[in-house]
Amino acid sequence: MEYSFSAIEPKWQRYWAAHRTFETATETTKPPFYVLDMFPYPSGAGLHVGHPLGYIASDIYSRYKRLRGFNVLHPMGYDAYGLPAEQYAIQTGQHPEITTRQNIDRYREQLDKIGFSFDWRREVRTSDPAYYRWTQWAFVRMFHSYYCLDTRQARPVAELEEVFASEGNSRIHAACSETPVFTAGEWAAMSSRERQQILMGYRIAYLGDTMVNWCAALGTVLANDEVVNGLSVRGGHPVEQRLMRQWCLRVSAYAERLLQGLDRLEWTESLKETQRNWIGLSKGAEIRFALSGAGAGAGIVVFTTRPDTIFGVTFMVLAPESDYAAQVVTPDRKAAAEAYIEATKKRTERERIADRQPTGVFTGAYAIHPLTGDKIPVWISDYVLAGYGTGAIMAVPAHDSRDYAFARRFGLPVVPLIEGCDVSQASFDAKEGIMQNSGFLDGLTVTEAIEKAKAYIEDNGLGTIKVNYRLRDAAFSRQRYWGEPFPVYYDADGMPQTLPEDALPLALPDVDKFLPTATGDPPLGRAARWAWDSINRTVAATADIDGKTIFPLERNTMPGFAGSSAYYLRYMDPHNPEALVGKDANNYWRAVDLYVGGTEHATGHLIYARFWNKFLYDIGAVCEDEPFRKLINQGMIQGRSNFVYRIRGTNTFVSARLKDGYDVTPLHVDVHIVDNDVLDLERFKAWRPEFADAEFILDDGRYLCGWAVEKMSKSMYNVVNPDDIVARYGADTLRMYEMFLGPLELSKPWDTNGIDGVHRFLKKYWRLFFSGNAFAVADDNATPQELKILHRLIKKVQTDIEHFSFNTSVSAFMIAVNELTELQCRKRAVLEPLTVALSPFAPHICEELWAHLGHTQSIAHAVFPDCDEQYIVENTIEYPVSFNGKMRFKKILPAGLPPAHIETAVLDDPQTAKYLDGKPPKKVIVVPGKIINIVL
RNA sequence: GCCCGGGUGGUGAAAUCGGUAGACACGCAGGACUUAAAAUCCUGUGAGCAGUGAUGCUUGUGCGGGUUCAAGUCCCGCCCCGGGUACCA
Repeated sequence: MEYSFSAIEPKWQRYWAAHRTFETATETTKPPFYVLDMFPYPSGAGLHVGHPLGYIASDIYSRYKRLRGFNVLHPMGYDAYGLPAEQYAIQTGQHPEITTRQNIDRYREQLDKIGFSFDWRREVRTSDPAYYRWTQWAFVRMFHSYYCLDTRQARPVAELEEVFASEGNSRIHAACSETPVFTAGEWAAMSSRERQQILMGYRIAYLGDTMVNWCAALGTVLANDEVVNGLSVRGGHPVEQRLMRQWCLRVSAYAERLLQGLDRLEWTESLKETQRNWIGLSKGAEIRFALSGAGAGAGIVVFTTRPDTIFGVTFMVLAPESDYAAQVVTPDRKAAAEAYIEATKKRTERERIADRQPTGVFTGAYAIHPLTGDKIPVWISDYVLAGYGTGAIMAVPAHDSRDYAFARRFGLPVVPLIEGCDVSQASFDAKEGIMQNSGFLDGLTVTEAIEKAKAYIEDNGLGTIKVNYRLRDAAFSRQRYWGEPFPVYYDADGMPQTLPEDALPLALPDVDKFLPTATGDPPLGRAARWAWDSINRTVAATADIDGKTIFPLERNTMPGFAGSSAYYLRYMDPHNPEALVGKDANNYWRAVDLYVGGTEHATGHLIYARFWNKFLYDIGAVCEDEPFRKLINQGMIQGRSNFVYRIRGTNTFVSARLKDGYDVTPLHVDVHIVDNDVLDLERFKAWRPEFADAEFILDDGRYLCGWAVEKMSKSMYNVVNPDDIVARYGADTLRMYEMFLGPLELSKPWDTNGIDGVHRFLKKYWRLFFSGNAFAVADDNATPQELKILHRLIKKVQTDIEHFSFNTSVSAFMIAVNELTELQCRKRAVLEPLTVALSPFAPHICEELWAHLGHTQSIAHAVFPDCDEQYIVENTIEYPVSFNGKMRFKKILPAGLPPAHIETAVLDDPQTAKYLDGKPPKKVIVVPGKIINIVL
């Protein structure tokens, strides 16, 4: 009987669905294990072979854990809000919801063909009101929370109001925007609007005038992780800095916890490092510089990580956007300074980065050096950022390359502070050497000087020790249609108010067009009477406001990361109408045990989700502080493009190895008409009308194509779709081949060339069960040799899966099946455990054979076989022999045997003889589990 | 610039603790079966040299040093590739 994957695979996929094989219940006596994939954005292009790589790995792991007795939660869903569906809607008028649903259906169809063990009953879609209700809910809670720096957690804003009323804000220690100090009396005297404005500065979800990344081409604001090199990640459009009133999340308040939490996670070092860089802890000091001739209050506070270099300060620099800039400029310099500030505003971030030539303008003001009393000129330059530190720096040109460039450009003095350093060509930035020209720091090393300078600054009231984080608050408004609406309206004072939680979800309204309004409002501005009646009724009922008043709703929508920041919690309890996740379900599953996904989310999703989760933890909504215990990054699968070489000006194509002799133009050719880099000439001629008369210069009778590794994309004709592979080889082959390609975390080009080997393996494995056409598995006892093959395999596969080393497991299966084929081993005692061990990798074929073996239940309910070490014991008598001739210290005896003493080793090997200095060893001790040890 | 990874045959890659480098697979070459093809199976396959041959010798994990009886693996100094990050003071 032939191995017919096309009959077997749909059959078992239907069986799993019909028998609810992979539906997971919460209440059970088994230990829980939560395996999660990063859910996909359902794009119109469908899945290509790269997408399922991580899903296959997590599926193998899930199925394995299930066989080892765990209750496994392995869900899947869709990150359904996103820009492409909206842009498609703008072009075609088709509602993004329709596009999204179609794409999801297509994804589902493709995923189902691969035979995943997802519990689809738990599916989550971020655009589903039943789900985004909880996204809106979290936002409402963030709005009503502030971050207390004493208890290091989010607390209700209501608590703040009480404190303000009783004692003002002077003793409040919170993460907040710049806020004036006020007393209880002053608070009482404030209008409701003024109070709301004060409170806004404390909220975790707050409306703030902040510098945002404005992308004119997309017509929206972008978060920092959505901008790379001054261009938008989506579409590559230029992005400029703009001051806008936007919803923001106070992610920066959590910087310290986000940093410290990393230590407890089983993530790759490189991913943790990426997050550490992004959070960007720097330890230093804030130092106050008084202004020459100005009033007592005036002064400039700078942040520096190098307080040891304070004696080398020869000027100061302010960021153009900084508040200092306007305050400090002297009247005679006002025009020049304003011109400069205007000019920098016009430049995009990209232009600023591209132009390394420093620019700047003198303010006319002088600061007083706090130690020497010298007058130091104060400049404005855009190399200083308003958003980091204090927006002002003390410039030490001798020991900072940026200050150095600026000093050289504007002829400012450079004072070297380290003995023997040469600053004639460049600054000396390294933190090494002995201090000089530095008063009380002279003679110290740089490291010592940093500490001493910090202590001096604190002791003498010149400033404070300070840690700074690079991590900034997240811009949370998008001027888009296809996203979660904010559950916010603006009251009679024009201040934002949240809808009551029981009024959620606030549904996304229909609009006539998906574009901004004529007045520049976001698309939601088109929803003329969007839900206003019902909303205002709710507001009236709860806030005792005249029901006829129309309050405007917030017209921005939330960004993509909003919906993906808590979806892993919803899977635990997907249909709960009372809570994002119920207490019981949350206490049972707790957190994601294994999260599989790409590194591209390191500074976006994986920061936001951790932030979001920590917030939910603070308000008692979830029981774990960190959402993802272990994280594996799968590599990207790139495309492998093929090229043909057309001789310029002709319709003649020359084979790759001969192309150097001609003047050729390489052209992408569809990888589907190329087999092992050999072009199918007839199909090539049929591919494009202009190639119908193509002529070829062949190499040894064949046309060899060139190849290159590129992104998988339509325009390169290198997209390989999993459906094609499944149709040709079956899902089991696809699954095993993707694992066989190499280590999971490595990026690699898709190359169909090797897939035959894996397919051959499955056929061989199938044939082990059959003699001719008859199923022929005997109940005879297995021989020691057969058991050795089996148990070695089990041990290998077990350790490999635990280490996510699936590629070597596939090899191990191949070796075992080859050996068993050689032995003609058709025994239940061997094939049954082998089938269970293989089932996570190739579930369909294993189910089929499992049924042939007489089982009536799915193999998913079987138990993964244990390795019995006794069958893989090496024969100890061979040891002295192996020692004779060649050195083999690394013969390891299995554990559980007594130590063996071998006194008769013959040492012919010259290298060993040298080591032993010509003398024979007194004895050779072989300790189980250890390397052979020689005693002289 | 800084911070992480990584560099092994024609190709994808193994080598879990410093112990026979290249498992397994692709490709290629030769062969069996077949009218033929597909499918399947067998043999060979890092490089170089010697030999009719079994085989033997030399060399070999980016480069240069070092430690060790023994180095792909450890140490020092380079080169190259990939990723992250960046006027972050």
